[in-house]
Amino acid sequence: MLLKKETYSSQVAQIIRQMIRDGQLRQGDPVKEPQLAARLSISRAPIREALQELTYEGLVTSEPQKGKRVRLLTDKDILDSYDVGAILEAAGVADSLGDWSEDDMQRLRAVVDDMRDAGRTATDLSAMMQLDDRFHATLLQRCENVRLTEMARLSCVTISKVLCYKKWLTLFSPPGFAERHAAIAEAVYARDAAKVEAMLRHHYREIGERIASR
Amino acid sequence: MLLKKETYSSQVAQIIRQMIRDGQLRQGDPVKEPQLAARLSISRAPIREALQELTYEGLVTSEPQKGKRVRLLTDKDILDSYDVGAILEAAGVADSLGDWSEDDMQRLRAVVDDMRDAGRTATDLSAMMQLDDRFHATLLQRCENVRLTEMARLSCVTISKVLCYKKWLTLFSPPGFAERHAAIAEAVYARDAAKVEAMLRHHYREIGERIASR
DNA sequence: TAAATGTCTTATGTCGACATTATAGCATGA
DNA sequence: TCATGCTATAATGTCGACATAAGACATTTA
Repeated sequence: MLLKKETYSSQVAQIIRQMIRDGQLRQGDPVKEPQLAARLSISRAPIREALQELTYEGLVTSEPQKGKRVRLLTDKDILDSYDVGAILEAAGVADSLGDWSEDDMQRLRAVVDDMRDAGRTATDLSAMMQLDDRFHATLLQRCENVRLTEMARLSCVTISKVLCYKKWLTLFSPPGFAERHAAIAEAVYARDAAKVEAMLRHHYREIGERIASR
Repeated sequence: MLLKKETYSSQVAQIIRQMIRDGQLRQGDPVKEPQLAARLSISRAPIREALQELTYEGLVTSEPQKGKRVRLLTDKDILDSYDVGAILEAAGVADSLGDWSEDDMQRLRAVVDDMRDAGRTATDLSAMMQLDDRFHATLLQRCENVRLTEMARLSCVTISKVLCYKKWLTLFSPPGFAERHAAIAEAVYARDAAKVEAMLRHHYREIGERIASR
């Protein structure tokens, strides 16, 4: 077993992400190093590194000599980010769909089944979040371009599911969420690359617009 | 006039980029904070921040407790990065080509003309580098998705033109370089989005393969 | 001889402190 | 009343120092 040595910085970054997700830190709020340092009883150095990490992730904005704030997303930011995510994911799936085995298809079916199950019992989308991750990861299971996968995630998932966590939870009814993904899966089963691309682009656009408009 | 207050960190990042470009730091070389700090006569703090910035840019790799190294690109890294850049740029142009005015076309013609001029006199591609930037920026002049533009750059330009600077200079003969771009421009003048997309994908693929294979 | 152990050196991660810069509140003057 | 400038406060950017961990080398052991 490979045990990972976690540095303070990365732990702090995780803590701040959590604080943003559950609303302790809200969009536009200033993030002050001394405060966090006192709260966690550590020095400012690891805090600074964590904030820099979050800045490059797009969760935090930084202005030299003026400090850092939780990123304030404009509607355009949201739409643009989802468009980029959609472009990359759609291209990645379309390019690799030819390599899918029957097993690969089966894995996707399993995710969709789990989504439908969750759709029947859940009251909001919180249970759907990891299923959604699994769904999109499964779509890219045959995509060998790791960089594409990373950048697709970075572009929209990271931002939206942290900064807009609460909005995200109310995007769709749970059954509606499951059905939207099932529809995309159908196009995959049919190995219709063009249709998958179009549906993914539409899917992300719909989510982007719904998140932007609240 | 808006004067920028540059912090040490960003200046250091720029210096290190330069050191990588001109070969003072080579792929795989360890980058040691104390050395740089002594060389620049400053403390380690700004150096660390600069290295973190470069890490997120993809120029440097970091392993906790073991230090940082200039990123060692595999052939696959290069190909993948160029693919992502191509996907984004191609989509960005294709989506915005409908909005191009005659002025926009004229701007592209000007770049191509300058490239041809440079192609006649230059002995290597060093003079082409900024023309290349201008060309691709012009292709995206009507793309309103800023994030797409940023990520396209981040994905391949930053990496290849710093880490593989010297290889890049010998990719093509200067006239050949100009003509390749002129050919893409022709498809733009014709407003043939599909063809522009295909040509850009091919263009980036060709560059990726050439850089990877040396 | 090769493997294992111990020692020494260097670099990293973290700390506390300082100077500089931005911000808010108040005072001053038109 | 509003604009301007000053003051006080607090946060940032940078510094030098230290403990710990990694890597190199020498030493022991089998």
